[in-house]
Amino acid sequence: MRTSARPTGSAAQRAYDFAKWAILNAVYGAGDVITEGALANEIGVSRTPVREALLRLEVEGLVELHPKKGAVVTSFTQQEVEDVLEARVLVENFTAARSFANRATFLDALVQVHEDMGRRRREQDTAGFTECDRIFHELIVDGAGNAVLSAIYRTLRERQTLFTSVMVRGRGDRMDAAIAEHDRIIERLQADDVDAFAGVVNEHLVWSTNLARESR
Amino acid sequence: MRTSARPTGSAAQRAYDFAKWAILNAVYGAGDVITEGALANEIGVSRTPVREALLRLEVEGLVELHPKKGAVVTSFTQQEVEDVLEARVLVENFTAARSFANRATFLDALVQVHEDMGRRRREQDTAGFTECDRIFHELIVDGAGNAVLSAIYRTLRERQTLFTSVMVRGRGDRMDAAIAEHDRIIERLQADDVDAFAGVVNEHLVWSTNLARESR
DNA sequence: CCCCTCCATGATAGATACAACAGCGCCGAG
DNA sequence: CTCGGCGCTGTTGTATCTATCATGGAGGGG
Repeated sequence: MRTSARPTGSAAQRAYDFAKWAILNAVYGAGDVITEGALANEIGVSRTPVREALLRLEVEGLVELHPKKGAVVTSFTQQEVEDVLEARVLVENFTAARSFANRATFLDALVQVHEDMGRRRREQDTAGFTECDRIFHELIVDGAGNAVLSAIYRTLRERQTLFTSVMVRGRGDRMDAAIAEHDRIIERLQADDVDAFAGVVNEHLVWSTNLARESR
Repeated sequence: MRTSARPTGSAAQRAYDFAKWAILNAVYGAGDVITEGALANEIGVSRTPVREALLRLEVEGLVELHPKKGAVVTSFTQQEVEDVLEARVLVENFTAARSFANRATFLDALVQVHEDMGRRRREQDTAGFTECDRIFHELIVDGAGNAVLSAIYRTLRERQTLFTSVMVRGRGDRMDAAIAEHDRIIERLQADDVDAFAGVVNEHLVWSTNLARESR
């Protein structure tokens, strides 16, 4: 009768959400093969929606589909890592410069997230801290008002989390540094100098990508 | 024995290729609904590979999947058009500046495509002309050596063809102008001035996007 | 002892069957 | 004439079944 645990949303959506969560949280590591049947059993649906989920994830670059063999979680070469980071910096620098003009629309939210981020750091809530960092950057990117670039940015950032498993866990110094840089960003945003703002954003990105390289 | 008409490639690939071709060549216009059954009959496969094809096309932004209703060919608002163009210019300007250093690896091919493009223009082969233009730009973008940005560029350009149905057909003047600009690009590429090269590329992109805006 | 072939196994690719749902028109009541 | 409910139809969403193919190991021949 299935009285309980009837999940919400379509089976395909559940399959997609679960698979993506599992990959981004390193339940499946790079190089692991995911079989449709296994995922289907895990989630409790047939293989069809699982196929759909894996297909989406392939287009997003999170898995590679090998015909007749299976889906393997993407593993990155050094070159591919550099490509993703370069693309991310390109998009974020550009959108940041654009969003400066619209800063009134998101500055309040930015400050709020920033405060939340400090709280998480004090509470040693690494996952929450990382989440706040993601939102912080997305707010700026979205501020540019270009939905296409926003979507591209999100997939790039997701791919980045694939090869930087842990950036700040147990590294209070890194968290403090990130907060300090975000401080400067907000500061420049409240001032009236777009170039200075773009400068600190770019500095933060350089710092952040160097961290990502070290955290492979 | 199936002596004839055994198509090459997987059914899913055929479905994808056909649907994409049909959309990009305006067989299905913006706003048209594509039903899985119809496409399946058209291609001669079952609905399963068709679903897969439509899913990919959705992620690429060529169709929108409405649950229980069908797939409709994406129609763009003015804002979305601007977003796509802006993103394309961003990626292409950046990759062009990068590929200047590697120009030895693709300059021969570029010249060859350029000559072919002139031939097509003389022969009034509009489709071939457009194809050459696409390859010309892709050569420069790929020259940067960033596979991620190359892939992004391709999807952006495909989306652009969706809202610029016809840019040069019957417009010999536009073809001549494009060729002249490509001439300048090759010229600057053979010289040793990256800034001048980046300059003419950007000018060409401005001209090209203005054309795209006019050709909606 | 090594390598090559064949086959058992398990996976995906594709087809088909079925269920659920949205849209639309018909029909009747007011 | 208008409005609201009801069922019909067509479409997608999901499950399941079959065929095909990749893979790895066993076994025989060189």
